[in-house]
Order: sequence, then C-alpha cells, then structure tokens
Amino acid sequence: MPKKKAAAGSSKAPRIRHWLFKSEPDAFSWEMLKARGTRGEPWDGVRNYQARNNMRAMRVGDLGFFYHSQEGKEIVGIVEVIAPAHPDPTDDTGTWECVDVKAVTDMPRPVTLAEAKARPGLAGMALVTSTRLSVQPVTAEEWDVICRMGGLDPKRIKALAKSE
DNA sequence: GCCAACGTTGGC
DNA sequence: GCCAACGTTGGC
Repeated sequence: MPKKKAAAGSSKAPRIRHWLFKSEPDAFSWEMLKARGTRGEPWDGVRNYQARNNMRAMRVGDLGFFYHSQEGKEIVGIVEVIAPAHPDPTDDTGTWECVDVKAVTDMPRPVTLAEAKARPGLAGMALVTSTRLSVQPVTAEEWDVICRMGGLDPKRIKALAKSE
C-alpha cells in the first residue's frame, strides 16, 4: 500500500524542536537556573561550532533537557528557550552566540546516562554517541522516551511551560 | 587520575 | 591543504 501523505495540518504548525544542554553542576547547576526564575539565563561560554549552530537553529518556545555532566551524569530538568541566538556577552571576537533559557520543571526522576545507554531505543542519541558535544539535538522519539523514563508526560510539558 | 574522542592550531 | 602536536571535555 502506498504511503499516505502527512495528515493535513500536522506539518503546517512550526514543530517544536528539542535539545539537550549540558553543564557541569560545579560551574552552573540546575538549581542555579531555577533560582533565576522566569528571567532565565544566557547559555554563554560555548566555544564549539556545532554547539553554536545548534543554538542558532533554536526558536523561542523550543524545549530542552538540562543535563549534569561529570557530577551526576543525569538529566535533571526541562528548560525552555526564551530568547533566540544572540552574541555571547562573554565573547569579544564576534564569533560565539548563545540563547537564553529558563527552567520549566524538574524531572520527577532524573534519568541517568547509564539508563539512557541501557535503552536500545536510545542507542543513537547524541548524549550516548557524541559525549563531548555540549548542546545537542534530541529527536521527538528520544524526547518522549526520556520524559517517560523521568516520570513526565511529554504532552503536559508544553502546558507547564506556558503556565509560568 | 587516566584515557579516549575530538576540535583546534600551526608548521610545512 | 595535510597532518602532527596539543588542549579540552567528559566518562570511567
């Protein structure tokens, strides 16, 4: 049977894309982002082109995971992009950019790197395959799987982000 | 603390 | 433009 075209309408609305932001909790932790409240925080200091390009591709309203590297090695929360890519205030060469993000909600149950690695469905996830990339894309499938592992209903998160 | 992976730099 | 040397990140 020939493959059906995408359902009308579903491809029209700009689709939220998903990301993962990595941070060493010693340098900038999830608790620190939460303390910033709705003002959020610029994700500055990134000095990697791939990571920068990922941030350039972000749109306001995109959602992301907040991952603690080194200490914890687990996804601890959900963030929302609140400002599109702009010059990184900590860079005076004009090369680097950052987006602004704010905390949306805790992961009720943090999802560890070990758990992600153990899931066959997540074998291709950048978190698993591109360990050193600090700002990563996350597919819709990966997003849903991780959210459920962490005790969140993916469909509820957008409402959470809006209600703040 | 070690090491693998990867990105960047600089000599040629 | 290639590639060796070096620096950084991050898992283990």
